[in-house]
Amino acid sequence: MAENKRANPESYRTMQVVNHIRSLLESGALQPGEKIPSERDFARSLKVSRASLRTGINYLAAMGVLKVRHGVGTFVADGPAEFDKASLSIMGALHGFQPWQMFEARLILESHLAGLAAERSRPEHYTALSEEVVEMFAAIDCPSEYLVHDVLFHRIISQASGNPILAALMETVSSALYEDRRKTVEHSLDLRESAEMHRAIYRAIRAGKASEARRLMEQHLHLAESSQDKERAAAPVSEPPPARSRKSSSGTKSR
Amino acid sequence: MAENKRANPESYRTMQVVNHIRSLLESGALQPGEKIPSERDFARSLKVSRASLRTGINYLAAMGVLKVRHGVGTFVADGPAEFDKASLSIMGALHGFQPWQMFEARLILESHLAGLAAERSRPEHYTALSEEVVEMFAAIDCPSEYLVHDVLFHRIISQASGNPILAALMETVSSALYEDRRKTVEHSLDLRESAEMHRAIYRAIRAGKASEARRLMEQHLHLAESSQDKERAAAPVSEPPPARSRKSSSGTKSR
DNA sequence: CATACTTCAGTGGTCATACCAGTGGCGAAT
DNA sequence: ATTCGCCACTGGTATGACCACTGAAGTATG
Repeated sequence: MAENKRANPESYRTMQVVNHIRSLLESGALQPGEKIPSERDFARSLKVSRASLRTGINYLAAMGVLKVRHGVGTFVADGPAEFDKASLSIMGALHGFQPWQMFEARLILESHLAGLAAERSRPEHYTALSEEVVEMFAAIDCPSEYLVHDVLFHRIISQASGNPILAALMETVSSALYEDRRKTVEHSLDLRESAEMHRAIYRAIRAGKASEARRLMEQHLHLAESSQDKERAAAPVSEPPPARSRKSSSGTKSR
Repeated sequence: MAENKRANPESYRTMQVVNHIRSLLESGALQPGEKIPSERDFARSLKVSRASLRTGINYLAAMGVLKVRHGVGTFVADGPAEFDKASLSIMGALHGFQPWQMFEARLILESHLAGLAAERSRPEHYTALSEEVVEMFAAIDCPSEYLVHDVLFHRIISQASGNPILAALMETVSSALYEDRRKTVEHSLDLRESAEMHRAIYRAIRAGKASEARRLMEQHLHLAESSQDKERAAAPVSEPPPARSRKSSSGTKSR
């Protein structure tokens, strides 16, 4: 039983703080967006030092449950569920995640997300989705702007899927992938074709064709992967060989 | 650019610590399982206070990159990639994740994991897998022990899938689900049937039949979900109202 | 000699306090 | 009425002392 002892379940004090806040969350005493007491007050009321209180808060902040704003206060996260974006990235540095593995994960998550969206999305989602498609076509000559709407499009699908857990997982993988993408030059791949695919996906979702939406999304991502691979091959900005001094070839940031 | 500022990207000092350790990881200067300098020394060498150093360490520990052992030292995680198990659980308390959403996420992840395992698993995995199946049949009268091997079986599949990212995500969802399960009575559902299904999945994987493995896994999980739902309905041992039906749990558990 | 117990150095955990650093509002100067 | 700046409040960092846990060296005991 409880073979716990895992990573860092927090020592007494920290755990005490985490559990307290957690119970406040579960009992509804603390609502999303709400501000928690100031560290000094809270620490006094919990009978722990401010340092320990902070350890607990940081722990919860690290996993996106709390949001700390210097000079203002600490608040309960309010937006959609979201894990720490950096986690997968840092973890990748440790375990040597390969790009194809991230793509594979994303492919699975996102295709199902699209399928679910086709079954559950509501009018409000259709509107938002179509709007992003329009914006994509409009920004077809501006890669950076196009990317914004691209990301938004996928994010809306996540919401429309009705499963915040899958959406959060996808977001985690996706952002890690995005970070990796920024290292390569702003891809100027065929945006028109990409936009067309997004439109097709949108239509499938709107028509409630789950399997088709899933298939199209898979197709779309496979294409995105191959084109990014191509760029990676053309501009080997990776860091596989030796860990030579940081030759930040940060030049061309375009725009 | 970088409209970041989000959650808790760490303030200067903490970020400094995190980035430093991260670079050590990426450059390979720090290997998994290795011990990092003591807080006092490390803090001095980084020119930051021990408090700040600790904030950074805790941050990394919170996401499973570091493992802190009181009285011993802090080490780089060495096992398979693994996110903080508690995160999804606590997040569920905040965003009100529903059990069916967790099942849905698990279903998608695990079925694909099985499919991938069928394509990539190697002999060593076959052995481990079959062994767990045997153990399951042996523990068919002991739910608690059965569960151990059940979990192990699924975990081996995750490894065999060859995608540590998906495995880690699955583990996160799964453990949250497991925690939820512990609240209900040890399910005494039809273990024999369950064991049979595991064997079938094992065979499909060994035979390299990806789609079949995926299908069987889906079937298995659907069944697991429905039976757990049944228990949940039969024994509302949740914690909202008076948890009655409790066999001689004499007295109030006030504390 | 072998074993069990004690001691102790080292590491992370907690605490208290003082001070640094953003925020935002209240109030005085214009 | 508008603007500017002070200031109280909130989180962030720095110290330094002390507590709690571990593991191994050292000592007493059979």
